[in-house]
Amino acid sequence: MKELEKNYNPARIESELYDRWMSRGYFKAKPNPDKKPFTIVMPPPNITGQLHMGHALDNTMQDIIIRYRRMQGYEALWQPGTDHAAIATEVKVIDSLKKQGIEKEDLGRDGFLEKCWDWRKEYGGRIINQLHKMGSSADWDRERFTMDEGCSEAVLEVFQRLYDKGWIYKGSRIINWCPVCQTSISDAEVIHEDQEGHFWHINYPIVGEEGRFVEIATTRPETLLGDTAVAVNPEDERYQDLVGKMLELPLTGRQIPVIADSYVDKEFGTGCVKITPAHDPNDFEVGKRHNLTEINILHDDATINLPGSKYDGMDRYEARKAMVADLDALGLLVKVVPHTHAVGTHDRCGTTVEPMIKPQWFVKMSEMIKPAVEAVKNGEITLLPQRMEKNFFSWTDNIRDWCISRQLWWGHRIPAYYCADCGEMTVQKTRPEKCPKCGSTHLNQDEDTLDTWFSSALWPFSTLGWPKQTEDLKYFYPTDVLVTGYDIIFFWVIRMIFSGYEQTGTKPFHTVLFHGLIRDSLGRKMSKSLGNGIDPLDVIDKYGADALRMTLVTGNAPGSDMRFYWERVENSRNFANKIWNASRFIMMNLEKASPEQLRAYDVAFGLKPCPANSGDADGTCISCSSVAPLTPADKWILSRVNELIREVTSNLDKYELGIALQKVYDFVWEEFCDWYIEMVKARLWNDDDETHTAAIWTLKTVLVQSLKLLHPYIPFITEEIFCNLLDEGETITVSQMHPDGTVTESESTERSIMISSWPVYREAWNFAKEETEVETIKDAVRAIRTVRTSMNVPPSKKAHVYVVSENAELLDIFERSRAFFAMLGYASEVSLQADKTGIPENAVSTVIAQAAIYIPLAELVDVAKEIERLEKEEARLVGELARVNGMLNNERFVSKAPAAKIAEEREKKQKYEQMMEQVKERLAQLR
RNA sequence: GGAGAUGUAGCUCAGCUGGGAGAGCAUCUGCUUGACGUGUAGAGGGUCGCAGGUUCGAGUCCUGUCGUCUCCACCA
Repeated sequence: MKELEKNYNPARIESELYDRWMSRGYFKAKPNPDKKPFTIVMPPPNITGQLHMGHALDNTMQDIIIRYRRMQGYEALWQPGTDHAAIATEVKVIDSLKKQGIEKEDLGRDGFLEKCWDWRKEYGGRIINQLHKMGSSADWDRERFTMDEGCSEAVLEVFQRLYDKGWIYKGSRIINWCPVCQTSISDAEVIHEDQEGHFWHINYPIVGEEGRFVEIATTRPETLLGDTAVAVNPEDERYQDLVGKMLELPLTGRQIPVIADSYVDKEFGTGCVKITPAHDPNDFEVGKRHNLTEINILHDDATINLPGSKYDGMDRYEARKAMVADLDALGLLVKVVPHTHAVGTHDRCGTTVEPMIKPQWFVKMSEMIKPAVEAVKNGEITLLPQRMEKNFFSWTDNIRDWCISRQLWWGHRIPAYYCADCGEMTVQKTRPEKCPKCGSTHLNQDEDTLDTWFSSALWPFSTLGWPKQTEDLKYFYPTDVLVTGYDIIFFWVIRMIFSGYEQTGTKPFHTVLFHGLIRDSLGRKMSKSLGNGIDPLDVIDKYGADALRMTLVTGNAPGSDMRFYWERVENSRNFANKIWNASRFIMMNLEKASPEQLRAYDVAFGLKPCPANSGDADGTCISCSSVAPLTPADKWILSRVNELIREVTSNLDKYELGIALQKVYDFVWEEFCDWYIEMVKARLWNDDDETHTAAIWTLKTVLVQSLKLLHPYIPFITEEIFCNLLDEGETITVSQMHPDGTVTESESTERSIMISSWPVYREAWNFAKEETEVETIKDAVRAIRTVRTSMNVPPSKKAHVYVVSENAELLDIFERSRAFFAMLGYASEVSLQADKTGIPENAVSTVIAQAAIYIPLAELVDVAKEIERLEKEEARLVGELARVNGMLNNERFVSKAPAAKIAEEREKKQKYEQMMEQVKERLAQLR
């Protein structure tokens, strides 16, 4: 047995322990028919990324769940990997090239991709190493990458399947275009933010009617150049006569018609809408209905594309300015009104996106989404917290086709091939030898790549080997729970669900556990621009990974954001130190009992089978040798820890991670450290005490159970203590639970908490009577402490304590717990008696149910103060009795409330009446 | 414009299916008790946003209302 240092020092042990776990392969999982699988796929962090608080939270939650299941005896797989993050990476690589004066185009496609792979090699592993520091118990040998061979194979397979089914199509549609990133982006990548802008009211002259105009209002005057109509509502009386007439489009010399379309809102603006089919999604629809020409007026970098015009080549905003000035000069600008409106921006770079018509690839969503919607509706997939379902449906109900092509180089290239000779397009996983139509071998692959989320959508099964029917896939799929932030429900979660059903015929996971954002102490998002981010690695350096992990899951309800406070990390660190010192104390006392004696208790209390019965060659049947009985205090704490196991297990099964931890925290600190350890000290210091070994065994047992309950949360410190506690070579009580709930002895002596079991709830450890007894003593101790504190008596001043009660059974309780009652009650001597014989007149007194306690502290007694205190107590009891009587005298309560509740209240009433009697009697004496 | 969340002790938040208001931090007062001052024993502090309703009983369920936040949405 090693002696522990006085304070816990995480830095010293964390990396050492992690290396040990890795080298012993504790995190590895493989198909095992004797066990049930439990699988989590890690949301793949971007290769451009560094560990931030969001990752820390996400991975802590997953690690807690996977460690819990592993300890329960499941074959627990946590499948890790990283994401190629198409745009993010491409932008970063371009930036770094620019610093060297190199443009992407200079390198060519292959040269550029080489740089991307270099980037991946250099930075892709960084975040993985950072996750190791968190203690993440993923099976790192299985680390995958969205662009590795297998995942790419899955992507191509899915693309072809959907294409063959007619669910992937190529079409010229209006899409969101980012002029800075020079690529299309999906609807989900557009953020609508309110911006202060203007409403420009412009007159369009009516052809052939000198001096008559149609007034339109627009927030983007530059799009005027692409107008091909003006629309009014067909019901709008004001403009009936205009429909069909032609207008002169200012600045262009073109003429455009007035059309009627119900899309126009009569009430809004002037009721006349300019229609620019090439640069507005609504106008695009209107244009299709009325067969309007689509005039593209923008280059890809959002400069004006109108050869021959003075605006050609101008930036979109420059052109806006120039055009407004020109319209004003022509007298066609009616007015400019300030107007705030929603502007679409690119979530990566913040650039205002331009709707443009481009040939792009789309996934048809209307059919594919159906099984996903059904699964969430019928509970096959559970979203936690449940309110996330609303979010989910709001998206699925309004789903539009998914634009999946990106004009980027970094990503999975679209497997479409065009014949240079006849123009035929062929879509297939592998490059065709020749054109199926004309036989030409001049084939060019589509330049575009796929949306990053196309590959992440396959992550739960592509990482397990799909499309091959691997053993891993058969065993570990469908996975169990997905843990992620609510911010990517649309990007990722939904797409995984529909892809799972479509490609594998089943759900990718049965539960999604959402968490919120970690904000700074002022409630702001942590961001680089604000500089308010807190680096998890800093926290680990200062306080240890356990403290960080604990902080992240304490007092945090699922799906809601939480603020980060250093004080909370300190509190977590303090808890670690607390359990460290409790262990230190226990280990200091452990050697006072022999391993054989402790083993005998293990057998007697069901932690170990009887060697005789199990045919152990040891020779001695220790189960038959008697052990000294446990005291009420021992049984009390065992009973408490047992109940704790039941509750925590149930909480964890429901993914209530914060609640479960809070319960263990309270138990360890208050019940175990503040009460039980204090209760036991007298016995430990008294070598003649025959319950000595019982105390040591109980201490060790409760500690071990607590460590196991805590291990998923704070793996490092619990492992360190566990290893020190259970000496190498010593056969100690570590059992392993099989999935069917049976407990067997573990074979290995070189074991760690990693492979030891999650503790099992034991009927035999329920000691209701002892629980009540100990609660009684605790009440008495608390009452004594309160009295003494109110009179400023230091603990060093011991006093004779008299417990007076006519209830002999009650006195027996005190008799049974006399030793620790005396110690905790600062008693020099304890007298238990039925009347007040021998108690000095001027003793201080206090009252518990059915008993009065007297403490002669003659020189300290202040009668006035004593009366004051007793009157306060009396007032409290009057209140309590009023409440109880109010209920019990209410006929409707008595007739309708559950019987158990009524009995409970009756019991309380009795207790309060007895206490009241005692208080009154004492007051009468003093007055 | 829709939808959701939230309002509980000075601060940050827990409070599961309705049955006597909790934690951490902060504040005040004791403690050189042989694990821990990163500790320990006590204390003060809340009409659970407001108003109704259901119920024997509401922080918890329903309705309305006020405040704060978030998400979604093509009103030019």
